[in-house]
Amino acid sequence: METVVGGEGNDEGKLEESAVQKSSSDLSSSKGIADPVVYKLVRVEGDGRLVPATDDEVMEVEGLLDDEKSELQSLTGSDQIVQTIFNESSLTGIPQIESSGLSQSENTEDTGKLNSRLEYIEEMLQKVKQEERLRLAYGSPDHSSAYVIVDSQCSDQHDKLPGVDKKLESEKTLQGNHTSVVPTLSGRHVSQSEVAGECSKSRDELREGGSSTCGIFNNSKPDFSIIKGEICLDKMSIKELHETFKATFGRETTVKDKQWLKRRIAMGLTNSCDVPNTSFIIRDNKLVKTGEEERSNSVYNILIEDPTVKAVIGDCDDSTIAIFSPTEDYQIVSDKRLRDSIDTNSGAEEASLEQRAAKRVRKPTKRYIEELSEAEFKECSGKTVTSAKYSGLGLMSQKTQARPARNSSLDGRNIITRLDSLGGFGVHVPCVSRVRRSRPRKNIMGLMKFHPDGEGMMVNLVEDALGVNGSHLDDGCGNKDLKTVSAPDQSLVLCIAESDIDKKDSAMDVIKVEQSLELKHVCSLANTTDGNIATVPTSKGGIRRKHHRAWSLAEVMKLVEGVARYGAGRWSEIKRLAFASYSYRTSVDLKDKWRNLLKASFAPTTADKGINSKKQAASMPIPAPVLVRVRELAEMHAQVPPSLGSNKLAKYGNGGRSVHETRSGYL
DNA sequence: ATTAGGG
DNA sequence: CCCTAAT
Repeated sequence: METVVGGEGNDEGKLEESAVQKSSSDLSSSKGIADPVVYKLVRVEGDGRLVPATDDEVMEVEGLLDDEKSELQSLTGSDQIVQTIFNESSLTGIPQIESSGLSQSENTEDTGKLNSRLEYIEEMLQKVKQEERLRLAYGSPDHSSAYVIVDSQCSDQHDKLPGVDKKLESEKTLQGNHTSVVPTLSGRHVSQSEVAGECSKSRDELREGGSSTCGIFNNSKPDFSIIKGEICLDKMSIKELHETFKATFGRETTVKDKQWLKRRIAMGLTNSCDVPNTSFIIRDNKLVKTGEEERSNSVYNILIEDPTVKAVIGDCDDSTIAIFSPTEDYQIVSDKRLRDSIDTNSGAEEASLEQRAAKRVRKPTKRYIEELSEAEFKECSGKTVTSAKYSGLGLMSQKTQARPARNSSLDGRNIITRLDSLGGFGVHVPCVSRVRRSRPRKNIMGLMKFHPDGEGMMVNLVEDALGVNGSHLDDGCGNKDLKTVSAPDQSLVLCIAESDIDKKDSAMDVIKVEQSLELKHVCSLANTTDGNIATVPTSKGGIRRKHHRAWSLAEVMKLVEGVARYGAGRWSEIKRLAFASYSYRTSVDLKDKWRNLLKASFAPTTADKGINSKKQAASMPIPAPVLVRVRELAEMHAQVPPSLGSNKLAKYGNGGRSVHETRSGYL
C-alpha cells in the first residue's frame, strides 16, 4: 500500500503559500504544517518503515521541477532572482503533487503544467509501487529498487514534460560544463542546476550500469569531480552569499563570515534539494515520526569539497548507510533518531529560527554551532582581554555587561559539556566551556596588567585586608583559610583585593556590587579549579604564574618544619612530602620563600616589635617564634644570609632563647 | 629534574 | 614570582 505523507520540510523558506495541507496524511498535521519546500513521499512498508526510495523519487521530481523552472527563467530572460525559482520550486514541489486536486497553487499560469506534473507523479507512484512489489518479490534491496524507480520516473518524465525533458537533455550534454553557467546565476540557482544535473546524471548512470546495489555508490563517485557548487560559493562575495542565503533560507542574514555563509547555504541546499528521509513508524495506529535524514549523492557532491561540511557529512554517513542498508535499516534509523533527539536538545541556538533545518541537519547544526561559538569566543576573548588590559578596572562594568549576552546562548551547554580544568594555558578544550573559564582569568589579567606592579600591589592589598578589615573578608570567599590552615586558595585573597580596590577607587556603588558578585564567582571558580596553577603568557613570551599566592602562616610553618626535617635545599623533597597538598607551590617557591624567611628572620627581627605594626600588615605577619625557628634552622644548616651576614646577627642579637644557638652558629 | 641565585 | 645557570 502506498501512503503519501508530509515530511519535514525545509522550513527556512518563509514562503507563504501556506495551507498546503496534505490531504492524505494525518501526519501532516503534526509535522509539516505548511512546509513549503519538501513534502516527501513516503511509502510505508509492512513494518511501518518508510522506504527511502520514495524520497529519491521526490528529490528527483523536485530537481526536475527546478530544472523546469530554471529553464523557464532562462527562456524568459527574466531577471528574476533565484529566489523566485526557489519559492516556486518549493511551491510547486511535492505538496501539490500530493494533493493533486489541490487548488492551493496560486500560480494559475502553472496550473496546466502542474496538472501534467501531478499526473506524471501519480503515474510515477504507480511505477514505484510496481517496483516495490517487484523488489519485494525478488528480495532486492530497497535502494536499488529506489533507483530503478527513479530511473523509470525520469524516463517517464521525459515523455510527460517536454520542457523538462529538454532541460534534461541539455543537462546531460552539459554535465561537465555546468560551471560555466554558474557565474551569471546566483549561487542558489547554480546549486540547483548542479543538483539537477547530478540527478540526471545519476539516472543516466543507473540506466547504463543497471540498477544494482552498488549503483548508488558508484554514482556518487564519478559525479564528485564534476560538481563545482562549492567553487561557486567560494567565488562569491559576501554580498552574493547573502543573497544566496536569503534565497536559500528566505530570510536575511547579517553574518559576515564567508565560511559560515557557505556552509549554511550548503546545508540549506542539502535540505531543500535532498529530501530527507523522514521515517515513520506505525505504532498503535499512530504514526510516530522519526527524523531521519539523508543526503542525496548529488548534495554530497556539492558539499564535499568544503572540508568542514565534509566532516559534518561524515558524521551522517552512518545514517546514509543505514538508509541504503537493506537489512539493518530499521535499527540504525532508530538509533539515529535517538541521537537526533539529543542533538535537538543541545543545539538550541538557532532552533527558533530554523527548527526544521535543525532537525534535518541536526548533526551539522550542532557542530556548526560549536564552531560558531568557538569563533565567537575567539573574537570576544580577544576584545575583552585587550580592553581590560588597557583600561583596567574601569572596564569591568562594561565587561560584565557584555558578557551575559553571549553567555546565555552557550550557558546550557557549558554546564553540560564543560570538562576542562583551568589548568594549563594553551590547553585545547573541545567544549564550549571556554567562556566560563576564560572569564575570571581575563579579569584578573586585566587587573594585573593594569597595575604596574600588579602582584606586589595585590599582595599588599590582600594583606591589608587581612590585617585591617578582617571582617569583610568573609563576604569574599571565606578567607579564613588564609589565616588558618589551608590557604588552598590564595586566589581568594586576590579576589578580595580586587574588591577592595574597587571600593576604594570607584565611586559607583552599583558596579561595586556587581563586582563583588563577579569576584565571588571568580573566587569560586578558582576554588574549584584549584588543582591547576593558572598561568599567563607574559609579554616576553614566557608564562607566568597567574596569581601571587600569599604565603599563609600555615604554609610558612610547614615550610619551616619541612626544612627542619629534610634540610634546607631539599626543596623538592619538602615539596613532595610536606607540600603535597599545595599543588601551587613549587619547589622553587619553597626555596624562594625560605630565602625570604631567612632574610626576614635575620634582618628586621629586632626592630619589628616596636614600629612595625603597619609594616606588618603590609607584609606577612610572620610571628617571631617562627622567625626564630627559621634562624635556628638556618644556623643549624650553616645558612647565613649572605649580605645580612653575621654582623647583624652579632650586633642586634636576638630574642632570648635562640641567642645561644645564634652565637654558636655564628661562632 | 633539581637547585641556587639574581632580577 | 620569574628566569637562568649549573648540576
